[in-house]
Amino acid sequence: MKDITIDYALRATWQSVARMYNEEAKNFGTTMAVGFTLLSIDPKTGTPSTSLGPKMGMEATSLSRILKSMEEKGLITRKPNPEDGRGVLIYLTPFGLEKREDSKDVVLRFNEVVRQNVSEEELNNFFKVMETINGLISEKKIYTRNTKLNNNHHQ
Amino acid sequence: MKDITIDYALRATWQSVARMYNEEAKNFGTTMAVGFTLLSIDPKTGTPSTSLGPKMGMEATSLSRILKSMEEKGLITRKPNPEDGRGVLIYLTPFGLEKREDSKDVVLRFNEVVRQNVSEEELNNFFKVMETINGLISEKKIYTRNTKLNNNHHQ
DNA sequence: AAAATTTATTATGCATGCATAATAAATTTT
DNA sequence: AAAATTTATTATGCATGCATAATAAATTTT
Repeated sequence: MKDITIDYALRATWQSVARMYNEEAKNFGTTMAVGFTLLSIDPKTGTPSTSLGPKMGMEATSLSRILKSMEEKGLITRKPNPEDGRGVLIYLTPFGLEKREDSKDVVLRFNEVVRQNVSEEELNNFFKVMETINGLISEKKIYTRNTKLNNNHHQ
Repeated sequence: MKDITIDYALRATWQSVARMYNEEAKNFGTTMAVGFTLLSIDPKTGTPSTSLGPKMGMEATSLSRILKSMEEKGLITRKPNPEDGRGVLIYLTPFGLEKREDSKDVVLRFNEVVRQNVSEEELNNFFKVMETINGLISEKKIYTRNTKLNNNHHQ
């Protein structure tokens, strides 16, 4: 269909979504990453921060920084986890809850509009291809061999 | 197929590809962004830097920073464009050409392996869905309405 | 139970994308 | 042709993702 690579199409599409999400989030004073984090926090109970990383596909170290700035902005509070002296529980403030709702609207709208413009079959296939790509990468099907070959030259 | 949103799947997949590309690039001392830039530079003639942004889907301002660091690392040289006193022509150094080849290998391998694991029909459909998403965003089908509604509340 | 290991968190540095502001060189208007 | 506008570039600041290193608290080994 196109003369572009798979990685390019993925990148361009994701960046276009990210740009849109960030523009939207700016309207209510947050960012895309903050929105995703808010959506991963349970609005009712304390959320262990350990659960956020896996849920969001982010490293704990990246999250730590975002949580810090979210706390400074009054979106969340962090309390020690009584069940684990190393851990932290995250709570939404009322302000955070409000922004969570705003963020949710944007995500729901995006997903809704895309679903209106793509058949269910196409969408299932779309998910399937992404799963295939993820699988190939996590099973090292793509780069291990390449890495081995190259490493000998360079180290 | 999954209980995840379209944006989440896209993000997770792109990030997984990006992580893999960055790991690969690290093996030969570059990064994914540097590799993409190298691949967008014509290895034979001077490439006007204006042409890179659109080709890579990046803002000129983002590119400027990458080009600067690439020049410092000896991957490229920047010369004034004789045809436009504002502009710059980018040339690959021999070192840059070498890294361009390395980068090309990684991209080719990724695309090849994915194509081996996905039918042509699935791939075409995959591209089509991404085009649809891009189209919806660039035509403001997703956020304009939302923005209008929300802006009244906030400003 | 003491020692070794693992896990959760934070701080920092680097890379990179965006936005904004500044500057200089085209280009278009008047 | 002079003035106004647009375009290409760069510098900076902010956000965010990763990696690495440090620290403290579990957990597992011995």
